[in-house]
Amino acid sequence: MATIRDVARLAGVSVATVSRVINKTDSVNPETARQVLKAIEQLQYEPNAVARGLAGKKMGIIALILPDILNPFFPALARGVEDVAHKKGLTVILGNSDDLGLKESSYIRVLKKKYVDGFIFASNTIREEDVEALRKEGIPIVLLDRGLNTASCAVIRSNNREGAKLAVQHLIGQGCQKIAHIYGPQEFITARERMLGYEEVAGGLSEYSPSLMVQGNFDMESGRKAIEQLLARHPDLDGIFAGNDLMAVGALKALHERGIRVPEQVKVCGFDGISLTEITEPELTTVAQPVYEMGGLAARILLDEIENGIRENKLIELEAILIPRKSTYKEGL
Amino acid sequence: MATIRDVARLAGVSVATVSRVINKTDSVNPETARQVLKAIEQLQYEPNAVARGLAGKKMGIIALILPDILNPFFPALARGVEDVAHKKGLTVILGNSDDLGLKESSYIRVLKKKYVDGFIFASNTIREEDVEALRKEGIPIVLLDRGLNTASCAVIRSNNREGAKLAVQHLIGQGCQKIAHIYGPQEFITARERMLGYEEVAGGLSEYSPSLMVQGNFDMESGRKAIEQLLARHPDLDGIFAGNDLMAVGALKALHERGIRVPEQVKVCGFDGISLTEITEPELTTVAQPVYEMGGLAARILLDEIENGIRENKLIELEAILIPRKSTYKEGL
DNA sequence: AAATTTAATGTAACCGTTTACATTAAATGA
DNA sequence: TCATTTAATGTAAACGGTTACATTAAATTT
Repeated sequence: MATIRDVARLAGVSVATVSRVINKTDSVNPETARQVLKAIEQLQYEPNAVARGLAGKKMGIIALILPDILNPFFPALARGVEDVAHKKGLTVILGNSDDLGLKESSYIRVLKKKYVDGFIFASNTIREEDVEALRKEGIPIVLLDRGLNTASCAVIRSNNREGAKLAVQHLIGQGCQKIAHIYGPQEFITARERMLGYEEVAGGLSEYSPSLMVQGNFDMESGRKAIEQLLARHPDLDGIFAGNDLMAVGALKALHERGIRVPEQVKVCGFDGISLTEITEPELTTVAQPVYEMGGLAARILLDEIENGIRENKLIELEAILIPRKSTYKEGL
Repeated sequence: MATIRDVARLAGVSVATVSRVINKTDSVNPETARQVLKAIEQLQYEPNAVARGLAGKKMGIIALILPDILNPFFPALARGVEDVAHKKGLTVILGNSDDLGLKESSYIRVLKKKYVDGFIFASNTIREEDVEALRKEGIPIVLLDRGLNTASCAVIRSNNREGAKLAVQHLIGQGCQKIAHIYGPQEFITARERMLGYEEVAGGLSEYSPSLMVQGNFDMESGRKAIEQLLARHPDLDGIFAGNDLMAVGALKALHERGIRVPEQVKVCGFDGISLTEITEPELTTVAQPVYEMGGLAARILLDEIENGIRENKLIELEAILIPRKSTYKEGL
């Protein structure tokens, strides 16, 4: 591999001039520039990213730390991030945190040493102190699905509360009177918001009762278990809004096992819009988050800060939309 | 951040000695070492990975290039790779190639400049020339699901042919007589092998006919379409072996739409073992590849070459196992 | 026409490590 | 006892870029 010095020698100029030509950082005589370009072409020269990184403290890498790429919510996010990054010539490092604050800290420690340009955390457990520390060092961050107390960096999420309201309103529109909610872990702001949206709308129903809410764990199995509890308490419920799709799928399965027919007897709506929802029988109505776009947006905002130093410490909420499918079909439609 | 010079100064030694202590690359007086360690501790010193990378031409990063993380086959692979890498202190760069040789070449070009330690390609389109070029430069590679003509690096895959045989034998065992096969794109060795396995076993059936095989595209939609063709040709078929789970799911849907009951009228078996197969109704029998393990193994082999220079240019085939589920239940079970 | 900018380029320090080579003192061998 | 290893450490040159500062010549200003 040719180095910048080889190019300088061949073009008969100093390395500084070559660097100027490459980075267009300073004026250089057009004729000289032509010589340099010719030499670059001739030697097939490409600047070494590591040397650049050492000098400039930036490796052209962004880190995406998410809980678990196996969770079907995250591949779309990762793809959104990667597509934008790749288009701009950056690469993406992937880290699975398993929602362990410790593992996140460990990624931060390792990746700072590698002069990563910035971080995207799709995580509920990222520590306030870690965020602050990174900010102080001037390392750009974007957060997904995080609370707003951290006003020191951009936060992206979808409008979970409104989305939840859409879901419940839809269930009501399809004729449901007694709608239960399986909510996710309350340390997740997304779970809390969705629950609030549910309460806001379902609270107005005559059949409403707080005991219509049971906790789940955002996974299939917990959706299944939740159904047991719910049916024991309210054998006559006719609608279920699950805090995410995985739990909704679990619910669907549990209902199916009990011979309860969806949507005839009970209608079910999920949240997230992962592709699983098109696989179930019946296909699952869900409130879809624009996950791919969220990833792309996160990357764009991060890159904006990396490249132009533009720092937008705001909360951006994207709209979640309802996708009606068979699991909530009104009888007769 | 403290540098090695700060440490050297504080410990009253030269940077070379500090480096020796850190890397245990040369003998140093135990007492001196203690001083150095004390200074390191005191300054909270951590070696800069980029400077190290520049000096040693290795950044402690491995690149995982796969077709598309959105394809449900790959998250498990990625997780397998990342878990092993993370345990060894390496980080993983993720690239989506969309099975475009060009995009793969582009990743290689960009990542070589970043002194990536090695590559894992889970790809069917990676070019022979690219592999050769990397080999020549001494950059470790591991391939997944690739042909063996490239004998110049380790190749990992599961035993697709045997797996396919398991599938067909299972269908036969469940009473199927006329078993169709939806095969994947023939440029993928995995698809070819599975088809061969199918032929090997199904070819012995009295009802066998080459027209029982139709091409699919490894995605859901193509599985659906394949069913149309197959039913037109053979309305009396009683078993389907799909070349992968996605197509099997498509088939399941198409059969359901036509009111054909699975498994009573037609039994369906997929291949891959992605989690979707637990979601369908009925749950899908499949031949599961140990995807997570394949990723982990790929990473281990790669790391072995990176760290110890041990190069194993062999083909490793892991065993795929049959997971019987409802979609192939024999009547009366 | 002298003084001041501006354009174009070069020199060399710096980013933070690793490592080949040199040096010195202590240990071993003949 | 003198020559030869070996251990312990230091010096300085890589690695391959960027960039502050210096220099020179040409263009502007007054």
